[in-house]
Amino acid sequence: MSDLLDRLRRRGWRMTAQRRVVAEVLDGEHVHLTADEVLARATVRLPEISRATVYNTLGELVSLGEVAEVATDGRAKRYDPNVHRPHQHLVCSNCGAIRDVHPAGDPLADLPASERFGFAVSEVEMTYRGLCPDCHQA
Amino acid sequence: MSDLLDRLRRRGWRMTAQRRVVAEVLDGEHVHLTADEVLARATVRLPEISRATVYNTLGELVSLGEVAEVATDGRAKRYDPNVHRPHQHLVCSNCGAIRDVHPAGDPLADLPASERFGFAVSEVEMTYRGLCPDCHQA
DNA sequence: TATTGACTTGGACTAGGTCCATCGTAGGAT
DNA sequence: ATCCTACGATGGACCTAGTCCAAGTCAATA
Repeated sequence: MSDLLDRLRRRGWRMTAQRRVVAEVLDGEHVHLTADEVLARATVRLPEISRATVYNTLGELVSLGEVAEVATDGRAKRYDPNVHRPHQHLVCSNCGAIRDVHPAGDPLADLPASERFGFAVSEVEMTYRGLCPDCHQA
Repeated sequence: MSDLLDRLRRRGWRMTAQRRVVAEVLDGEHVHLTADEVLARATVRLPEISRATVYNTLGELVSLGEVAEVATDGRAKRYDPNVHRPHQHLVCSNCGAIRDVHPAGDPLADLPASERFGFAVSEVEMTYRGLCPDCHQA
């Protein structure tokens, strides 16, 4: 039984067939799926599941801090279940492939107070861009 | 006469009333407008300008490297005319307001070769997130 | 000032996502 | 085991941001 489902149940999440399937899809593949890809995979196991439910469930998982939303560009948001190890992303400028990376240093500390303009800064998101090995050759 | 318009003309850009207005809107305000905001401001000066033209022109300015697209999250893209001074962005998690910031340090150097997975990494984009002074109070 | 090919237009179309009234059901109470 | 009911699911309408296209317009060159 999955850690994710256990954690959710312990937090009083009402367990339904739909929620289970969505959580299992995310937990199973450690890639970064779009909402539509999650829907497609969930539909295989539970054909009647609706798009609204997938969006609702993804939104709840994000609020609970169990998955992260990754907006790599103007395209569809992707959902990242690997939220318990803080990390950043490396995106191929050509094909859009994503890898998790762990840069050194503390970028939050690199932003002096004089550059914060009164904001309560709470996080930083870094996206490295470049060509992946496959696209680099062609 | 604006630097931006001069640069564009020198590069053989065909100058039309529509393109001039869009370029001037971007050049005039050093904030980060959405395409719809650009359209609204352009419409004041040139009421018949169409949405498609604004999108076309913004796209061309981006390809020419004269403005940058900033995709802060799932919302509308914003257009940043301040492309000649490298900088990162600070975004309000609540209202989407953006400020340019200049963090210390070299984030590219913080990504060791072992974390590059064979990618030819060429740039890094950092987005600081938090609440702006206005949203922080409410 | 005539020509012409690049530019503009507006309206239809698409992707991605949200909203809502109604129906179904998980899980506690009996 | 069954009943209740509040929480969750449904699907279809709706929305925003953006793209596409055929037809009309016009800036720049000759």
